[in-house]
Amino acid sequence: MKQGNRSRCPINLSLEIWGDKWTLLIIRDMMFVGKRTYGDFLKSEEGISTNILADRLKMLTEKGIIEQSNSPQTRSGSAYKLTPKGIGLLPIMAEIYIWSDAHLDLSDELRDRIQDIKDDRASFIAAVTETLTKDNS
Amino acid sequence: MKQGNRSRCPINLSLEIWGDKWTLLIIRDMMFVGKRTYGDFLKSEEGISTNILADRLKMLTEKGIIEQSNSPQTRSGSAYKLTPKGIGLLPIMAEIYIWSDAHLDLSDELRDRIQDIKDDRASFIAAVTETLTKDNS
DNA sequence: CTGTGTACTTGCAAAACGCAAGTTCTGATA
DNA sequence: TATCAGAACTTGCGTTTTGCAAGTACACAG
Repeated sequence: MKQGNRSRCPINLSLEIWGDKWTLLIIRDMMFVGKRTYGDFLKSEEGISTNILADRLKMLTEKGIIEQSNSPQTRSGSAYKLTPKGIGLLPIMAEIYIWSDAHLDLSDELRDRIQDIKDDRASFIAAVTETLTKDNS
Repeated sequence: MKQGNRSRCPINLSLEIWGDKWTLLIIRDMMFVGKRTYGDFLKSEEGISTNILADRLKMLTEKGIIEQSNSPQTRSGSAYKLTPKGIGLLPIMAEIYIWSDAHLDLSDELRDRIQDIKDDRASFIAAVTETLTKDNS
């Protein structure tokens, strides 16, 4: 009753969750920019529109990638946080950075920061994971 | 004159290339299933439609991810292959497999195969890279 | 010179997206 | 306690992208 999948391939199943132009940007903002609220995401550089954002937040919640953090009886100031499943996307993100560094035209400043990831990917992942895990408000 | 990007963020720039539901499936087929021709891709389990496939092959060629392999004066049997930029996506693919293994509901058979990747990711990447690099027809 | 296979193109309906404008709470202020 | 601003969505609607079916173009086999 819950099988709307095009196939059971892991790549496909993953793409059915975050294979679009916006979802990973929301996750990026949560991971690296510390954004947590609807309004935060709306202010992102790429300019996501309101209905798409609401749709993705709902979908990501249903898929268990994010959750509402502070048991929101109130709607105002409701904040989201990544679940372990969401935090688990960090290695993928790191590899995207590394690939971009090698094959896309990035600024020197960005290259410097990605160099740190390349130098010690494991501790980069550990460090970010910790900051994401500890603030469980 | 060539700046249609929503931002210069590496994640965003990457998503503008392969951030959709089909592109990474084509790349998956080239990497792991040995598919090379239009007809091959069309037969994939997920059932990509002809116009989308043609569009993506063209886009991936323009972006330098794939190229026509055997200098096709002829159109019949024209085959595609991954460029180094395309092969470079392998670590991302590997991480997607690993994330799927941890957080999605996969078959035991798939888990076994992903275990090999987890056990020695570097040599998995090296092995696949070699098979992709050597057949330069 | 006629079929057959491969590689696309085209047309059209359906879904997703992008933008602007509402709506609904909630907490602060008068 | 009435009002008002802010945050978090929802709704409508025109545009773009997808999905599906059908058609076209070109090489090669016989």
